[in-house]
Amino acid sequence: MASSFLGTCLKSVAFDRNFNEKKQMNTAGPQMRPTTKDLAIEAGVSLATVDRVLNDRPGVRQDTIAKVNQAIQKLGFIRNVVAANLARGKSYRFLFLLPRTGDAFLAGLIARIDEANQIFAAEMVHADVMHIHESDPHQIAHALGSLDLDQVDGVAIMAPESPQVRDAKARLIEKGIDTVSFIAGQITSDHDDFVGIDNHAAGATAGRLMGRFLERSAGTILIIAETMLARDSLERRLGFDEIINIDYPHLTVLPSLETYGDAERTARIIRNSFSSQHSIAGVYIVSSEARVPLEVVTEVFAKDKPVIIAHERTPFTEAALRSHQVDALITQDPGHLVRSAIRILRARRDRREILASQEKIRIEVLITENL
Amino acid sequence: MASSFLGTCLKSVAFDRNFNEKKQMNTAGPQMRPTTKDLAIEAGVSLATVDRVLNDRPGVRQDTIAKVNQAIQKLGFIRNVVAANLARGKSYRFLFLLPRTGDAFLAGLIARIDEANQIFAAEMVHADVMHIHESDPHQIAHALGSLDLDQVDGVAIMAPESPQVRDAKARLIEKGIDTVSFIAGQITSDHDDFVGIDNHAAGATAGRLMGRFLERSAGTILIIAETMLARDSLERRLGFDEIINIDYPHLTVLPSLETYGDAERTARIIRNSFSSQHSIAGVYIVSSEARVPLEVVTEVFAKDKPVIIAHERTPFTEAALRSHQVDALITQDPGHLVRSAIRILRARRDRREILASQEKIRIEVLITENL
DNA sequence: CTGAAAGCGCTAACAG
DNA sequence: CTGTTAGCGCTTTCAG
Repeated sequence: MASSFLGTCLKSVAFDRNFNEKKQMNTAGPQMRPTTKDLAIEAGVSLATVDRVLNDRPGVRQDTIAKVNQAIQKLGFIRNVVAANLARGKSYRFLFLLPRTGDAFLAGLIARIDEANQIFAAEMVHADVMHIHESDPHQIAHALGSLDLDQVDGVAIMAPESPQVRDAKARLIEKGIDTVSFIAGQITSDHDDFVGIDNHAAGATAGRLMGRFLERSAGTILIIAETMLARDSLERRLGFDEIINIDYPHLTVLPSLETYGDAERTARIIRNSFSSQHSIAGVYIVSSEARVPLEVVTEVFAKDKPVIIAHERTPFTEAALRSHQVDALITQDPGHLVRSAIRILRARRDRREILASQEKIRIEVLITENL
Repeated sequence: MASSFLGTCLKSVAFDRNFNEKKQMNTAGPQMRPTTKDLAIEAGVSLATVDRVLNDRPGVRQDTIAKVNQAIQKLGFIRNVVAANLARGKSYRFLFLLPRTGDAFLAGLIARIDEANQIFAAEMVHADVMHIHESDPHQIAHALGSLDLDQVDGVAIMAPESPQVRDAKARLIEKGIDTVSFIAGQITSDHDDFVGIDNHAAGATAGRLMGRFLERSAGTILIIAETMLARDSLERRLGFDEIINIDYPHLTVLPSLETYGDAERTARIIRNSFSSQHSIAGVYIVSSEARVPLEVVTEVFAKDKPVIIAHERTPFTEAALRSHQVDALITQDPGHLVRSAIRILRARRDRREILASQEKIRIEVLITENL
């Protein structure tokens, strides 16, 4: 497939090009793609009809449709999406619904959204951010409910699952506003995609690294999460446990410590664990905000540091990795997340298929050397 | 920055929009970007002049230029690149110059190029592949020399460094054909970018993982490369050695075994090493083609398998990882490589800046769990 | 040095 | 059901 204009061109001398065999239409020239005009001529219909068939709009006879499709086939017509969008004057207004926290990971996400706005500006795409209280499903549902098709074309929603949000999404889709579940949450219908990593696999990845880094040292592993109510944390823990329990029986995973995002509480519960547990060999920080837990852990375990694995790359975790306070980071690329959400939303709007391989978000493993 | 059309809109009721304060031009409407027409009116000149200024074409008086620039400033004009390209009828013809081997990594690369052609077709980008003998600098230089601006707009070159290629690149740039160094090779000028990973860091990453996986087991490490003449392999080895020598003194890195891509030779030299070396604890396969070395290694070390680290994801290495024959894979995403090269080439052609953060190729660590 | 007008490939009224 | 026509935002002759 990848060998048209040069594949042959180079074998014959570089300078001769005898393309214009079919100089009938399209002013010929090398690799000129056929246009709607060519289709119209070939099919013996008008531009308008071609357009109708192309966008399967109603009001065309079956056999006319067939004629046009044949022409498409025959000429190998490829639509010029860009010209179409120009003519439509179409622009894409997307909205990211994100939790309202001071989270460094979230800050990074927002920075990437700004960046994406730069990149996609040329393609008439604009993305906005709206903050929500992630713990208040009613508020989220209300925010979603207030959206209207003449404001937004699509929404990327980062919120935990809840019946309210689920319903609100369904209503958005009815209104014609596309949705994707962003990083958190679940797919609610086949009009809804998930952009993010498989958290079970992410936990398993952390588990495997922990196991391998502690190949010969028996002991217990501390699990620190903001809350275990979040589905993501739960799945990560499940994945983690699975690996440790099966392949590293000399290690014992302790019950999860929940910080509730409270610094003092975090310090207290970790200290407690430290004094009651004799041999903590590893610490797995499940949540995306690793800073406070990390600070407490490195303070408490001044000597005989356990293996520490955390999630997400932030200025803080990055520094911790560089200084070897953290042993590994499991991350997902925020830039990729944002662009992927935008591309998916745009493809939906255009009723196009997406290229799955480009949208798959990788579970990345970061160590000091590949930062 | 990320809070324009909704940030305020939502605080006042969702449905009211009192945008049309300036209903003079542009038929107003929400978030309508000013066009060249608006600029022309504002600056009191014609469209043609606006265009001349926008593309800094010659033949415009200084003060006229100033007037237009003021208008741009005042209206916050953003160029519609897409419309410009449509009017220009511009398309982008790129060429990937790749080695001629049966390499699985390379096959993947080519598949990604085909994929990229799908993605970028809408944006009038087409990429082709041309194969070269990577060991013959003259042939490469000749191939490059035969290219002409009316065939190609840019070339991504995957070839080892050599004076010939270096010169050929310089001549391409003189002709107006852009180049990027792809995966291998070096940047030859500031008209040339490198798309690929830092191989020293990649080697260091392999080294760190090897060290951590062998924390308590002393022994030697086998290094297998296709050839040590390739700069990439050399750099990887250097990075690898650095980590092992400094942080894991109980491990000894053996001299590199060179396979020259020959299966029989590979089998022979690995067997030799195996019988002369008593305690091989790890194997690091440096080159991108891991298949044959892997097969031989897994056969030779039937029992007491060493830790094995290899490069690149191919159907074969992926299967080896799943079956735990390989312990970790250091990879770079071929899809990302290809798209990045294309984006860079296109940005050059458009005289645009690229967004560095999107083009940075990650050194990925793959284990069974995050495949 | 500057402007008028035609057109890129496609869409969208509005007539038939 | 189908065709005509006037654009979308920008570029590009060709005259002035």
